[in-house]
Amino acid sequence: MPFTIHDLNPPQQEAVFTTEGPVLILAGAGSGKTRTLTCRVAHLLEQGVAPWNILAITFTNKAAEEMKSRVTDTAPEGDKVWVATFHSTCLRILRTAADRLGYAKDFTIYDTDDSRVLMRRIIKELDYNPKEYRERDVLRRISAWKNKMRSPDDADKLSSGRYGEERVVRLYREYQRRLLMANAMDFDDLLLNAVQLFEDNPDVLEHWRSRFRYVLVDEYQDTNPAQFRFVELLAKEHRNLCVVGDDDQSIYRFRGAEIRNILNFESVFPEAKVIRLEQNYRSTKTILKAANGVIANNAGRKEKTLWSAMEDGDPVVFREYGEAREEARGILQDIQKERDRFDYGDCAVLYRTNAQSRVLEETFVAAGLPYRLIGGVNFYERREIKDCLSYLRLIANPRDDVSLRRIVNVPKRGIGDTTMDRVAEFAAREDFSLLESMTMAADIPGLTKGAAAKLTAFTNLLMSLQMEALSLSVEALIERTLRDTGYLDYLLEEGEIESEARRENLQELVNKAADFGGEIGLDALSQFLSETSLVADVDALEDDVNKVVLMTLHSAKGLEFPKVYMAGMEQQIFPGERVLYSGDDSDLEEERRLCYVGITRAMKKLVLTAAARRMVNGSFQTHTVSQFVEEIPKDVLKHERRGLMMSSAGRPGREDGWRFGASGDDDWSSPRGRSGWGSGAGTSGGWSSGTGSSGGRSFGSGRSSGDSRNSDSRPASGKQPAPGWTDFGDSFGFGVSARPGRSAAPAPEILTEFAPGDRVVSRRFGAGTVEKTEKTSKETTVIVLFDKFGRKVLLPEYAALTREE
DNA sequence: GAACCCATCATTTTT
DNA sequence: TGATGGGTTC
Repeated sequence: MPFTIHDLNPPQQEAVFTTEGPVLILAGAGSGKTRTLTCRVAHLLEQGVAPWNILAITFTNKAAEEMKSRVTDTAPEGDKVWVATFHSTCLRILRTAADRLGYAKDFTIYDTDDSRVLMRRIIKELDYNPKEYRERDVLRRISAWKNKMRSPDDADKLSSGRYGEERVVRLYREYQRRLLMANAMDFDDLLLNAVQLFEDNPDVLEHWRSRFRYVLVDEYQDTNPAQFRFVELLAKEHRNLCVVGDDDQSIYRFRGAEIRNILNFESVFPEAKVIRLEQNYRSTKTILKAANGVIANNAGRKEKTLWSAMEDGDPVVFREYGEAREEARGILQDIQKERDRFDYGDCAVLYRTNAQSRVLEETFVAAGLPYRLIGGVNFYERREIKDCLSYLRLIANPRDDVSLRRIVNVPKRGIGDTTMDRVAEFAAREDFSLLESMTMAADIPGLTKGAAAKLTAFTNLLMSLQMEALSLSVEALIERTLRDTGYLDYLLEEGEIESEARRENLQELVNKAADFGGEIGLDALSQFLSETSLVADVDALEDDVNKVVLMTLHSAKGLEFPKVYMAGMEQQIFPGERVLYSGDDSDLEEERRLCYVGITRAMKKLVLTAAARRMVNGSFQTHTVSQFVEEIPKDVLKHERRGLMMSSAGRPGREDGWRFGASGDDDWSSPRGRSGWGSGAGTSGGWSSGTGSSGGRSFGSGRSSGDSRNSDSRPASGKQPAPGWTDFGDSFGFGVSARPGRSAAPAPEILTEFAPGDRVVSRRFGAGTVEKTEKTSKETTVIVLFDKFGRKVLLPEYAALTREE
């Protein structure tokens, strides 16, 4: 036996042996999914299925590589199985028959950046207001349409009649037209066009259908309608379709994934066998209990109960900090403290947004803690790499206008915007590509002789490179290009350090081309370009380095770590602000699934952290504790350092929510941090535990003890007191501590300081609840959700808010 | 045509 | 806070 079936539990075995007909495997987190899939493929091969009859589709290159190597290790001929991402599968199919769709075989793939550039041009040329039609938003709409397989015509027909929709459809149409003209496809097009190819060409479909007699799809919960259609087309007849997924781990709805694909699988394939993998081999019982407690709050799930035979293990820890910097320091110290139990490489710090990594990084750098940051700028997104690839792309596909525009004046050749606008006009009128037009520089109206000469020099340069490309390996071509275009010299003009780094990156690109295997000519070039455009991160996670990993919750999917920190567990951070205010429950549910994914990454120990204040988009915000923390069963949660933040459950109407410091003080630049809540020492003691009631929020009855501790640590910052409010206000920290209630007259006080959850009354809008305060260097705003008037952003100086009676 | 300055604006991400 | 893009100035 090439694999040991005895290592599999009964449902896993069933998943392996049910080779014929549709199968839906609901694989909970850590349930041995990859192993099961690998065995399944190995079993198919053992049954005599030819390797080329098997197609296994994944979402990421990483997953594809992992599966490929495991299949190769497990089964003879495993290396001949087609294991690839959706996109590269489609690409390979399209390359064989792109001409049927009006494309040349050497079409270019536009990444998101290229798409943005193209869209910006279109918006400009159609003379739409770029403020109103931002390319990002437009492209998002277009992508959503494409994910649902809606052509511009469909979009037009189904148009909601919403303001501006017509124009977005127009942009969509123009965008597609230009892509076709440039012989380019964007990422969505790869799928869409593959589906189209199948639907319009029965012979092509038949060919691939009979080739892929067994189809597997991993991470099925992340498929969008186009992907589903693609798979359906391939499998409709033989019905040997096995999909694996977990609806609870669907976190990509925002980019078109449809959980419905997994929830409705059985209605599309009624005879489908459903297999549940519910035993978790990864996490302690305690961690699973926390995860299950959170996810239980979502409605409409495929019911399944993840269980673990592991020990109970440590409780889940939750720690609050006053400020994000302290949170980072706290995590750092905790890592160091438990170093004997969890080495650096055992730890991961997960957060909701990339921006949160900054504070962590700074803290870790200062302390010399080894860490690795995942995410951020992709190798292929770096400027010099994109520049170089643009030259290559233009060589392979002279119609690629976006690439041409990018490098036509890099390095400087005196071909500026004005000149190119003339060229573009001419090109549009005569229906030529930009490069074609440039070869006819003399015929382009409005160009000076000098400008025309520069264009000709450029086209000559390109033509000579094209000639050379025929007889050079990709590696050699890159070197020649960088030299002949003057790009290397151009880099030298920049700063030394910058230039050095960029040259190293380019060298890296050359190395990659060398790995690609010295083949000569345009086909090799075109293949190299395809591959590079479908590969995301070169710095794939190496296991052998002993460093703490920093990454977003999203990128943690599919990974596991002995010890996991989830930082920024704050309302409005996670769940994020937009989600909280979108009014759509399913948004919150997706966020909750993300939380579930995060929790289930942890094997032995899970630590959640939050900060009362943090800098968000350049201004300080105050936050309450994430509701997800409240959703974790209390008996598995150890709440350390409590008392800094208001519980998100302690919403208005409840008397138990207040802890001081729900908002910050107004002088963040002062070197505080050791005083007050900063060290934790002053605050961890003295507070009643958990949901108790001391510390009281009863207004007018005096400040809580926490107030004085906070406010006296720091002088006033000179902010203007609110009208009629000269005595107080300023000497208090702002926030809960600043409710200057006690000694004031019984007349309604005009508030200057607010904390999330405060109930307030405005003369104009009536009663409402404070959502948050936001502070920039210039002003403080308070965001209030009024009961009758909805959300308003107010300036406290003018709003004259009073406390609700 | 290119160097600056100011205003604006911010999830999540793979391909 | 920071990146980015457009507009202004030389």
